[in-house]
Amino acid sequence: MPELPEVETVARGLRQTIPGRRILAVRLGKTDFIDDPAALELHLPGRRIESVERFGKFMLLRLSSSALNDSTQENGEGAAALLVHLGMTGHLAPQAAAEPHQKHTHVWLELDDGRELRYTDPRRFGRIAYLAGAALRDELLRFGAEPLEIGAEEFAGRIRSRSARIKALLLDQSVLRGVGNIYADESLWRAKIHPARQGSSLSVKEAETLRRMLQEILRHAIAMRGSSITNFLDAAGEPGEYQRRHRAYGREGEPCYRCRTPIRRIIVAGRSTHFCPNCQAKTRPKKARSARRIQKKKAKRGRG
DNA sequence: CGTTGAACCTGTTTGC
DNA sequence: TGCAAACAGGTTCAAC
Repeated sequence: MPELPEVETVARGLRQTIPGRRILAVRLGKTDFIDDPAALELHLPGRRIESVERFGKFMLLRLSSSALNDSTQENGEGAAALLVHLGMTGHLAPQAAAEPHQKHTHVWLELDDGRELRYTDPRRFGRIAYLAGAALRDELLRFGAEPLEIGAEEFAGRIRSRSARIKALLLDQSVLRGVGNIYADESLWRAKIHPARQGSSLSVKEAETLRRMLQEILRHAIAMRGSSITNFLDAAGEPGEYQRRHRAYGREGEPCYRCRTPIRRIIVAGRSTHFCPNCQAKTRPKKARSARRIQKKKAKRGRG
């Protein structure tokens, strides 16, 4: 379920009721997706969750500086946080402790208000890590720019300096943090850029169009609480609505909304990639444009 | 530095 | 209906 808009939706839901709560105890099931399970059991009990932030596709639960009875143990560690990545099938939501848990629930954080913050993830492609101080800072430094905040110059620089395919670059979390398969395809469709083109082949203008389309789509998707392809639900149990706005993703064989050409599905960067073979030409569409320009020039000359 | 393919794991959909 | 294959919103790593 989780690209930037879906993670943002979950984070906003958690923000309603989680900040200020203290973690009393930790219970773990399967732990192969947790960086250091023992660190959770050691460091979380007693900590208060100060805030819930989104960082790319991660949720960052900022933790109070130290446990209640444990003021000296972590001197110098600095800011601490629990990083939660939902992978493909992860869910993080609070539930009354008395509520029976779902299958594939692997983490229970007992809170001080009778609820448990539970992490459920059938495929366990997600990731959970307790990090503090330099380790936290270094981990966050691995990631690229925030797609909603990046400016024109930096975006063009990060894209046009690379020979990798544009789709691969959009998915590369060290370039941009938070873009996944759906929103990569959607933004390339909107920008009329072929997903297999090299980043270095994009003009400044094309890069800027892509940045604007990407940001517009992400903002719109957040407003609609994300895309619910299978079973994504926000914190209130509501599905997102943005899947109804998809123009390329999941539309193989269906007509392009612009030109009615059937949407094609290919594999790029190892991922299903949906695009319009007519609107999103493989090479820069300069032939048609320059031909038109020449005609206009001729017409102008003729008139002048 | 970049690409490809496989791997991780389980559930659901599709096709014969 | 049944079973197997294909596919899934993500990331990482080895091999080239």
